[in-house]
Amino acid sequence: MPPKRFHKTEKCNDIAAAALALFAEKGYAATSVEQIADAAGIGKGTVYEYFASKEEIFVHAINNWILDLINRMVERTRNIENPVQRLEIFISNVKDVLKLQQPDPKRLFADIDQQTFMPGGAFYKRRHIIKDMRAVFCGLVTDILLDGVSKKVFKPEIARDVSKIAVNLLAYMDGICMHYLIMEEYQEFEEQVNFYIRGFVDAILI
Amino acid sequence: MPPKRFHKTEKCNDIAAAALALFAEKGYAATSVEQIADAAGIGKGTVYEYFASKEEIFVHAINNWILDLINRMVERTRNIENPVQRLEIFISNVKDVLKLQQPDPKRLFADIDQQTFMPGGAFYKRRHIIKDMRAVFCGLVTDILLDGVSKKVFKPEIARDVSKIAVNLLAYMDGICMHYLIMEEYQEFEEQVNFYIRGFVDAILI
DNA sequence: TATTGTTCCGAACCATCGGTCAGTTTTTAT
DNA sequence: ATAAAAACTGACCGATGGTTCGGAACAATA
Repeated sequence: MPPKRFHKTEKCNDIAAAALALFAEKGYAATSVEQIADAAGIGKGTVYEYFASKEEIFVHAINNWILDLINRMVERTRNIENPVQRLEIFISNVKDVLKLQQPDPKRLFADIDQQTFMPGGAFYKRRHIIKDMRAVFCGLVTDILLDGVSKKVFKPEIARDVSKIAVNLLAYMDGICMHYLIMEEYQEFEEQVNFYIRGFVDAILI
Repeated sequence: MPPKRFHKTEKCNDIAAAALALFAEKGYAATSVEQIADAAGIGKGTVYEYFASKEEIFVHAINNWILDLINRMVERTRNIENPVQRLEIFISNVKDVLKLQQPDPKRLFADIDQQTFMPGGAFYKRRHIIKDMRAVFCGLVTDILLDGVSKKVFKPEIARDVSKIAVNLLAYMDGICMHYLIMEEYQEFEEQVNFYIRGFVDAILI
């Protein structure tokens, strides 16, 4: 009698994907559940068969998005032998995210911060999700640095402060990305980052 | 017959100050105009005698807040002779802003980004305000660096790339502040920044 | 085909809130 | 005193949009 249940997860991801595009285009607050439903090709009420609330959609969509970014990053830096090149690929991947048009990360980042900091925000009681993601990126850079040390390309003494160095590098990338999202002078962006990275690599190279 | 007009500006600032506290506490979206009016000790309708819209209140409040930060920063770094110390004071002032409890800058920063990036946001059509403020901070650092060069404390060759260096330093401070606002491990914050700044100063010191 | 649980739907509900306005109070000039 | 303009007020309006709900459509048994 009971008909077989649909693959709920798959449909959840479809809805989240449609929502992500809208969030990136107009922002979380300006995107209505009805628009998400339309974009996903389903009725408004159906959305609530898959998600308990609009916030849940946001959490799911952002989670998928960042997991995807992380996976791509890991994949692209995994099999590179030269640590310097590995670092450069990491950096250029971060830079590439900024230039994405679809989804444009600008508003997604702003909404993530918003939902993380505001009491009652979608990520407020789940800051651990955002923290974990940052930790993963941090671990990635740490791996690259330690790999360089073990291959005797980077100075051995950086091993002692490797997590500090990784955090600082990521903080810089974060900040400079935000700087150019605000200042909108993308022409100089490449040059600016290259200048920094040159100094960074020089400082840790044997 | 016509009674003398009240000092509109003064009352505007009062309202904006009351609003800023609420924005910092609950965020822009979660703060209603009525709450602002109550906090300022006036009626809701009166608010609209001084501001055309809620967005205007936000712009005014944020403007005052950042102008205040800038003024304090300038004042504290102005008369220091030693360029290294000047830089350190600058940094420690940035760090201090993070630790403020009233107003807690976390939500203000999130709201500023939000209102700058979202179409229709309060700062979307006035990004120049935000850009200008960043430019002022950048100029401050540039001044300190050039002062150091002229006093033969910093390497002369940094003069060539001085604005790049300033932008990078600010980007780092931005990023590391955001990092710690998210990660909430303030204990390590000082240590982390000090580690960075030591490397930074070493690199530019003659 | 009848039955039964699942999936889907969008009209309707409801709470919120920015902004308005008609009327009251206060201030100042004569 | 009094008149006129300014300052103030809070009830009200209109719009928005998240969530609910009663029922339609559908698929899988028997």
